[in-house]
Amino acid sequence: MAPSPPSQSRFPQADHDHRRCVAEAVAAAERLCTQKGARLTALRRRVLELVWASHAPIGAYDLLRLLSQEHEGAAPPTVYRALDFLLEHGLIHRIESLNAFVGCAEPAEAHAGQFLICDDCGTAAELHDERINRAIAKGAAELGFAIERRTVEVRGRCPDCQTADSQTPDGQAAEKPDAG
Amino acid sequence: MAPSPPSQSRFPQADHDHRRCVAEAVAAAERLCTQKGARLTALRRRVLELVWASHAPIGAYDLLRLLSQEHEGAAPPTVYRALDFLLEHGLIHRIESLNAFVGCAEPAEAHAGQFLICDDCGTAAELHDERINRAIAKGAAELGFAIERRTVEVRGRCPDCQTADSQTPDGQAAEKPDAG
DNA sequence: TTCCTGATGTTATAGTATATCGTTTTGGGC
DNA sequence: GCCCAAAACGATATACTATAACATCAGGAA
Repeated sequence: MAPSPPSQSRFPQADHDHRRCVAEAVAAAERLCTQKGARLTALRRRVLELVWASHAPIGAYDLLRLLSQEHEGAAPPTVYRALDFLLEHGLIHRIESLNAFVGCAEPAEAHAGQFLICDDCGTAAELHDERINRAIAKGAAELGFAIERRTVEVRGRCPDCQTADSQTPDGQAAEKPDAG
Repeated sequence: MAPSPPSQSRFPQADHDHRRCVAEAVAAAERLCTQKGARLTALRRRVLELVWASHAPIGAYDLLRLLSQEHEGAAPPTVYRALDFLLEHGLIHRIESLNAFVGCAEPAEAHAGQFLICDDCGTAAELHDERINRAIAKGAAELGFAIERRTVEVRGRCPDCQTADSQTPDGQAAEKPDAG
């Protein structure tokens, strides 16, 4: 697709149309679930929207707080069940090092997520880098290890936050303009 | 193997001398702390021993239960403080996907841990594979991301457990003889 | 209708981690 | 040895993350 994909395969530009970005992610999820006969209920769709509401991974209890504002009686199982469904169908990823969840940029393809996570602004960029997978595969093969799942989470600073920092002589982390 | 190193750079053999393995890890920790002027107190040393008592990552509260048997009044902060010290000095690693801790095979070198974790027997093998680091570095560089820390945790089955499985036609996970 | 299944509601509890503050220990300078 | 400051530890409380267990509801198939 020519008009930039609704993707986290790179760090999102501060000025991107995030409403559209979320809408496209949800639409893609709808299509996938229809294809697979999976039931993307109103609750599950809403949780997916909330996860996508930012490009930073969000915790289950933060989601619960948001959900509670519009959904009386929401409890931990409410959100964890929805998250389980979304994980199972590859619509979101779990970031182990943050106990948090983030929308999957390319749910159509089965894949292990690889993430670059900015410690300043919290934004996560999802990679699908075959070089990393191959390197891991080689290392595992040399020990005779049979791979089932990979977790690759790289912490550091995204380009915008590096720029912001270099522009503030005191080295303060300048808040990145709304990444969502 | 010849005089095998006190290392987890591969999966430990079931018949290795684990008492010696732990003793060497603790001795190495003593040397390092002396060098750096860090205080490896009795409590911290004991927690390190308990972490090393198995080659499988162990949770903080499991450590607490063990510690409580010999250390009256041990509480969560007791073990978390010791773990923080050990992490800070590179004597152990945290496995994010398990909320658990494992002894570091080569504490002398600063490094990010890369782990192969067997879902059957729980044993973790630590790698230091520069191919993986390079692949990650390339992927990050292409997005202009500045790396601070890497988390690489690969789940699957270790060689022993693959063998054990192929020997039990019902596919049951045959218990691997004490990996500790 | 009746039954079955999957989704959700509801309450309780398990598991992981940290905040806070008081006390003790340690190491260094005098 | 004495004193001090910093580090370590004790003790209590609490926050944060996740799941167990069972009740209820909605929708489709026989």
